Amino acid sequence: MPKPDVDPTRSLDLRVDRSSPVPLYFQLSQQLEAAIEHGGLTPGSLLGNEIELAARLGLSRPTVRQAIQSLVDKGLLVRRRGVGTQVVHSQVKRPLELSSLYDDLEAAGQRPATKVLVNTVLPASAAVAVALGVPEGGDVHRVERLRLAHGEPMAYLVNHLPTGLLDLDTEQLEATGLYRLMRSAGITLHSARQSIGARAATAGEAERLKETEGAPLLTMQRTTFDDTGRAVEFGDHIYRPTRYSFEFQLLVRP
Amino acid sequence: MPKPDVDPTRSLDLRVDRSSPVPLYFQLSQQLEAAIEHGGLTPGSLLGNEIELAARLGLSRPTVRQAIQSLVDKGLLVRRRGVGTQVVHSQVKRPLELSSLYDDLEAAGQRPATKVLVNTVLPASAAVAVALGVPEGGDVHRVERLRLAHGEPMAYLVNHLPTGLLDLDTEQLEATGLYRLMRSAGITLHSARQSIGARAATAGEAERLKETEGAPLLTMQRTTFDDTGRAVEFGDHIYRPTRYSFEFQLLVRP
DNA sequence: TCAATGTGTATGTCCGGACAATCGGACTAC
DNA sequence: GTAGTCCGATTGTCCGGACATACACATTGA
Repeated sequence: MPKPDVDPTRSLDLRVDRSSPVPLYFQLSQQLEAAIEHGGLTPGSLLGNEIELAARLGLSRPTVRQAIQSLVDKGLLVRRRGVGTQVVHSQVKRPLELSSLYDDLEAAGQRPATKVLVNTVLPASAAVAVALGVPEGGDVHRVERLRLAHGEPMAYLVNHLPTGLLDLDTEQLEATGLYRLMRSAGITLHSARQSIGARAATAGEAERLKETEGAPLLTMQRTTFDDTGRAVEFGDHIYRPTRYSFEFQLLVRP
Repeated sequence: MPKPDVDPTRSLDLRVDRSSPVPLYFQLSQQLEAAIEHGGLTPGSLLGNEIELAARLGLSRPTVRQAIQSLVDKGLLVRRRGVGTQVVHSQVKRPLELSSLYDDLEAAGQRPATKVLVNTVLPASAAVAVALGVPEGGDVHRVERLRLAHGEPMAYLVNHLPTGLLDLDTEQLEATGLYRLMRSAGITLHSARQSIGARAATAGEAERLKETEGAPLLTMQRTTFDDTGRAVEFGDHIYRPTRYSFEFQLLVRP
């Protein structure tokens, strides 16, 4: 008969620094997350009740709950009333975020390269005007980029942005991703509406992507909004499906 | 000069029923969400501070905060310290959930039809075994379905499931979606890992979907996990891109 | 043997209060 | 006029406590 489970957080050396400006609940959640990541807390193990954990750390129960809740929201923990809080059996890695292709590639160690083909300001077409919520015919930025990895074209990216939000420097666009530029310009991204589909390549697209006409392409259209609800970007992207696919993890909201 | 903004929740007739078993914070969040949905709270408007709102409803501030927080998590509200809580400028509709194709179609009013082509148990191939975390060669369910809308084929769905979780009745599979079956069998879905791509149709696929060989297809592979971390389903789906695309909204987690 | 009942334990909900951090605007000083 | 400073307003964090509720397990009963 196996020894009854002991609280695995007991052997974890959890500590909080009350002089730090970092919120206590955040300190705790980070340590718990690190422990889960590094195997200190094994999948399926029970965390031991909140009251005792709070007492041991010298925290209040609401603070401990806030820490745990943030990890539940991330999908790392599961709470069961009357039972306890358990570590989810791994598999959870990247709970779908608003990823830029650039970051995705970089994270995959691919050292992405970007070639800006067009960077101009022109009157908004009807479709662009609707997507961005600007008057038709008004000025908008248009950026066309070819993204490469290992010298091979991976995607062709067309983006439209309202003017006045940020200045689109071609050099910067080639050095980093569009989202990073927007973030560093003080724009707080909030949400995006995406549509992913597929279609056959036109002759022009085929040439740019080194594909053949009629070859299947992966398409993505996206409108991104900041936290005031303004549309800050409208993208129309095509990807070579042999080189790229959308991978993500998503959580069932309880 | 416009009249200074008054708290728009004042004109909202918010009430909570303390005799109801529904949590107070949930009652409040539902009413606020309904008000946002129906225009009672217009985008961009400030909500008025939490303290006063709590006082007016006879609730404590933590309870009101919990209600507001849940809407912030949904992307409907934005909080700014020192400023207040505002309604996001709409556009937010469906914050990407683990959607079944069946539910998607039904929500779109398409009355989906399902034709079960294969419903059997067979030894797991290597790929299926890895995805489901079961021994290779062990028994697994295999289900192949053709999904139609308006009589036209839309998708070809191949799914593998571990045995012993639920009994897959062909009739039920044709009457509803797989996810609904799993849920009603007491399985609590937790997360899923998805991969969306594109490729050309093979001859066999083309025939089943009324496409031509080489036509672009949208593909999705998905492994779904329950809250104990078990893989409960592995799906390999192909969609006709002229009939279906993946549409979803996603939030930037703060 | 199996179903109904009780019991302990853990999370879920809720309260009332306190202080800190930050934002925006008004005011002041140069 | 411009920059810096102060101040009110609002959310962010944290506390300590209380009771409700649901689950797992043991006990009891048919």
